[in-house]
Amino acid sequence: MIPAGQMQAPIKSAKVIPLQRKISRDARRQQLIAATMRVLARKGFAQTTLSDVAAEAGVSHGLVNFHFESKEKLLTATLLFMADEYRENWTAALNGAGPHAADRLAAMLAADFNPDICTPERLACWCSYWGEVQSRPLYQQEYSANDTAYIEMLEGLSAEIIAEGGYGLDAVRTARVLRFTSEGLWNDMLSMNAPYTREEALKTLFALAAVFFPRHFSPEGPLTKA
Amino acid sequence: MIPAGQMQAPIKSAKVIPLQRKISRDARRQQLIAATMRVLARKGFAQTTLSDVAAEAGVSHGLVNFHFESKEKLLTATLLFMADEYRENWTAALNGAGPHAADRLAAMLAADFNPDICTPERLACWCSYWGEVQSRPLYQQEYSANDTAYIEMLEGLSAEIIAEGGYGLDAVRTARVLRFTSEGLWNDMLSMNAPYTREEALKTLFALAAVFFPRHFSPEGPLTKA
Amino acid sequence: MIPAGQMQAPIKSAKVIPLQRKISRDARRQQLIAATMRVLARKGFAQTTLSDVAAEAGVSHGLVNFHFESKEKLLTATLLFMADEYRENWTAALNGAGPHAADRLAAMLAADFNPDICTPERLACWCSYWGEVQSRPLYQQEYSANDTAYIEMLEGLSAEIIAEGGYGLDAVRTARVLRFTSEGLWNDMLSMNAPYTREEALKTLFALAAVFFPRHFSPEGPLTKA
Amino acid sequence: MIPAGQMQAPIKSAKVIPLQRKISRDARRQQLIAATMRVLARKGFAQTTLSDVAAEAGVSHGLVNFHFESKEKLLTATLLFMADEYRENWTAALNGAGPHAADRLAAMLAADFNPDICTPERLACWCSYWGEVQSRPLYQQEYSANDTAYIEMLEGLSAEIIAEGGYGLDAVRTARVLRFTSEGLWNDMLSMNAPYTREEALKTLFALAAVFFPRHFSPEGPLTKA
DNA sequence: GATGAATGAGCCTTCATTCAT
DNA sequence: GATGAATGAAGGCTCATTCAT
Repeated sequence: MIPAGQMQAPIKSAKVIPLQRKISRDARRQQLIAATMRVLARKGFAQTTLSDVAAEAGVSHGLVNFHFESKEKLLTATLLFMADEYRENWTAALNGAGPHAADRLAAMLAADFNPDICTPERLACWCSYWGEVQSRPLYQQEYSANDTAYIEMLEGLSAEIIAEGGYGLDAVRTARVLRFTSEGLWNDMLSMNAPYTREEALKTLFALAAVFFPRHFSPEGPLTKA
Repeated sequence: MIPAGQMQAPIKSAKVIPLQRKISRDARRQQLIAATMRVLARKGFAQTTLSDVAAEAGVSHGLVNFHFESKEKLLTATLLFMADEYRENWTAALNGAGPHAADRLAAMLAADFNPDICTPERLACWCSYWGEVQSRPLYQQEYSANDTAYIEMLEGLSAEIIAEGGYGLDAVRTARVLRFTSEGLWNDMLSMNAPYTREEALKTLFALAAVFFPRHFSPEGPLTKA
Repeated sequence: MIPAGQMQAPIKSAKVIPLQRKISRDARRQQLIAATMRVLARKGFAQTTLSDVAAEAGVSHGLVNFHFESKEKLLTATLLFMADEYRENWTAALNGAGPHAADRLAAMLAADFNPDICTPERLACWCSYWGEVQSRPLYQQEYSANDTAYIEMLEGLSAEIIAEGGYGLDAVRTARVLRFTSEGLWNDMLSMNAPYTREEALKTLFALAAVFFPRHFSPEGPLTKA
Repeated sequence: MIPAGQMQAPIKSAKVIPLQRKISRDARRQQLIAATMRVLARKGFAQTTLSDVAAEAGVSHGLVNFHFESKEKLLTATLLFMADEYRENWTAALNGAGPHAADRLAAMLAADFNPDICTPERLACWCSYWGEVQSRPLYQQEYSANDTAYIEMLEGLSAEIIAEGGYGLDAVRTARVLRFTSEGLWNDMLSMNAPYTREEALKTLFALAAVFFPRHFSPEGPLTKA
């Protein structure tokens, strides 16, 4: 309530370091978010302190609060950033894919294993938030908003392919399994006990698609029609 | 489950009444573990304190440390308990199943959705540990040990069925997808945005099995041979 | 939000001091309130920290929060204590006085200069709260509640004496001036530039009463009727 | 009062517009002092920060320190300003009064309730310093210097009137009561529980003077001799 | 066994001050 | 002159742990 100490404060601290200043406001925020991600990945949610983040970013303790006001807001901003990045990644992949539903689905599935996104750090960072989502409504919102768009797209493409191929599957359940498998592969890649490569992960995913949609997918990827 | 200990809670400092206060050592530990699970489910890992647990169990602050020495050990013991419970659950299901591989696989898959195990509290509790696993070797061990046996059993049964049916699938990848789907269904059931019933979850899982093993499974369950 | 540090805490602190424990809860609170008063008197409101209070009381930092939850509540409790003490002081004086209005008024006026209450520490402590009252509704309440009873009693006795003596004064304004003079004397006694004794203060007050009520008071005190 | 500086505030980093930004040194200081008084009145001493003052003045954070070097000096300068203003107010009132002691005393008493000085903001601002005076020698000096001249003048005029009227009163004590009453009226006007007008306040004061000096004062004011 | 007062390390946060621009 | 990013000291508070009773 009353930060009394500020009033006396005659202690002069010998400043030596001629630190470079004046990074742009946004660049600084970005730098701090990046540092936060690294620390979260390394130490987990419950063990991450503002001092860790400041040290990781190479700035003073107080600067973090100067730019984010509170730890809570820093963590929320970081989650927001990751969610945006994730969404933009699969959206961009979709936009770059051909017109066929199978190609678009393949692009979406492969996007999750894009080397830029699918790094150990990102995986660990997502994971660190995971346990807190349930007890933090704000985080849950972020997750939900993200998921909803992704799920709907997955269901839509699945429905299209099912119709095309006359596969007689339930699109919602099929999309679910595809999503779970993608998620599960991420988790496996993170955990030490089942270390396999991104290539193997993607192959597992396409092999599943090939079981669902044998005339549209092989374990190697989509079977684009001539 | 452990109702006895709970009942003494409301009596405050009854110094005259010679209240029975000596619950057996194990019962007390069990009571504290149960309280820990409830608190973890409600508040998440980072927000759970020993005071919360003590209050939830209706005992004094110091008693928790008396029985578990440290917070860390309490949390580890709780994880151990849940892991044991989980393992015993699917092991028991397997033992109660018939001799056919498909029946045994079905029993294993269904075990995850046993109402005793698949409660919102258990789901949330598992989830709360999840984010910490990466940065805590001890937790990781627990998880791994648990998973390894489960995965191996799943792969073995899958291989058996694949051989029986001549499905030409990769048993490891198939088992993976089954496992991911089971995990994913749990997560979905926990998160608010896609609330479906255990029955629907199990149906999704069997529908997947039916796609993999069409001559052994239907979306309703295993096709036991006459 | 997340006190992360508690989780690791393997640092063992060599405990040496065999501090006497288990003072009763109320005694401890009282001890801390007394320490707070001393610190407030010495350092003023804005400069008082919980560490100061803890050091003054000879206990650890955390104990203050253990008993009062927050600094705010400690300060409020301290104000409450002083207000109660003040009220009880003049109430007791009234109860010990004779039946005549003049005697009762004299007792009330003298009560403010009771050596137990009118100490430099008490004066300085009241003063330290004074500047904060305006911006803290809670404090204002305490002050108001206290003042209202005091003012009403003063007005009532004044009215009685005015009626008795046929002085033709306004009771409300007369009571006001008596109250302001008492307050002003306190302040003067506190400030260094006009240090006079309690006796001189009280004499000033009775001299004023003698001007208002010449047939009831002399500068030495009330003129009790034979 | 100093509206010019306020007007440039909303313009953010207008790098092209050659805005007039150089207010004179003194005007800037005055502007900051005025802002400080407003903030002190609103938030109290312990809660006033340099950021608050800067925001209130519509200037940047750093400018405050540029002009005052430290928070301490700003607060001291503000107190100095208020003390000067107060002294000049009653001095001017004295100078404007007639030659009779009673008129001069009346002018002095009325000066405290001059609408320019006796504003809620000024009252609250004085009050906010009050609690800190005891623990800050510098503030005490300011207060003392101010009071001494005021008190001496009050005592001198009282003595003169007492001699004129043969009232047989002690001039020092009489002056004290007049001063306390003036102070008390200010405090009452500030506190919410006894909200009366300046007119009523002044009437209370004159009524007191009429009791002390019945041949020189009526409750309406001084009885100037023909 | 059980209680709860007591300790103290470490956290988040505030904020006076400095200084590059 | 003026800005506002940056620093770091200090404060309030939390809470795991200890221990007298």
